[in-house]
Amino acid sequence: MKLSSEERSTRQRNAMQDVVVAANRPLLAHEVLALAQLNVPGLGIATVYRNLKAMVDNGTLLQVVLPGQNPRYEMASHGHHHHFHCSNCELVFDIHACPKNLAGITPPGFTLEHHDLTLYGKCPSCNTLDVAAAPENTKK
Amino acid sequence: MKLSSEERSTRQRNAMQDVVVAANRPLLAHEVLALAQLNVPGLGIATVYRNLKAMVDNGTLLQVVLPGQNPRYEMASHGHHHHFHCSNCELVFDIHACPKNLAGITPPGFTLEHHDLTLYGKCPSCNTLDVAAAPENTKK
DNA sequence: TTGTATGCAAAGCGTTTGCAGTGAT
DNA sequence: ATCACTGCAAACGCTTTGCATACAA
Repeated sequence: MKLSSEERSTRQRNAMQDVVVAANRPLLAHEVLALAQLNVPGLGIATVYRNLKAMVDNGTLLQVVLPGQNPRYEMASHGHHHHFHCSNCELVFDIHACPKNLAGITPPGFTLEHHDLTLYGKCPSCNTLDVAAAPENTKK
Repeated sequence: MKLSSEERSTRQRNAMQDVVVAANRPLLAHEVLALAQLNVPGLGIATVYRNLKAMVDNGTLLQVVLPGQNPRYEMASHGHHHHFHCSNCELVFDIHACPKNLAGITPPGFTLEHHDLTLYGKCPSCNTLDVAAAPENTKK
């Protein structure tokens, strides 16, 4: 295990950082690749994975994992928050709120350190489309 | 997409079901394989995956996914619950409690359908070992 | 007898790694 | 001039799929 030697500033690394900062949602590895390639055409997928891992290790990025899906990455500086996964369009949204009573549901003997919460449902856009697409069933 | 034709009762399927029912924690695919092979030696991994998927599809099993780990499977009949992941021994425990104010943290325009919550920390065993392993630091 | 279920092996997919060349310091 | 970083391609681990056979109905 290496004790964090110096890290160099490269075009690929900067492009990746820019992409993740610009996104307001967690990105998949191949999304980071595609977006960063707009600035660095020759960028390879291996470099993306290596840098994503490095950025997670040094605390720059957080890995966001949803069941049955590939990991996504977002800025750790977004602070503690949770995610809303739209069951229709599959997009993932940040939720800057947090349930307060988690210590209360932690069983005796367990020590709570942190937690993940993911909400599932329809996002505003898909709720609207839903209504528009099924006019005679509007009342559900 | 097939509309659930009849499903046959086979030795392999029954063995898998028994294993998952007997376990009091979510099992990895290879754990299901190993345990079910005790009763059905010739059981193949492909059959395990096919049946796990079928059982998830027909609602018998739930897939439990933790970040950076392979999916686990458990009986859906355990009812709605959450998981506690010990950061020391890596075991996953069921928590039969649930935060109540989730609708409250759902942003306007979003429709909440369901949710996943995972708590992380130390389980009772690891808390105890922790203390035992560091006697001069018992007061934390 | 019919068609689902199975086992094997091969294919798929996302991710990681070895290696020689590139480039930041 | 170093040595970390990069791109390519091969390797990897987990999961899925094609196919011929086995077996529940």
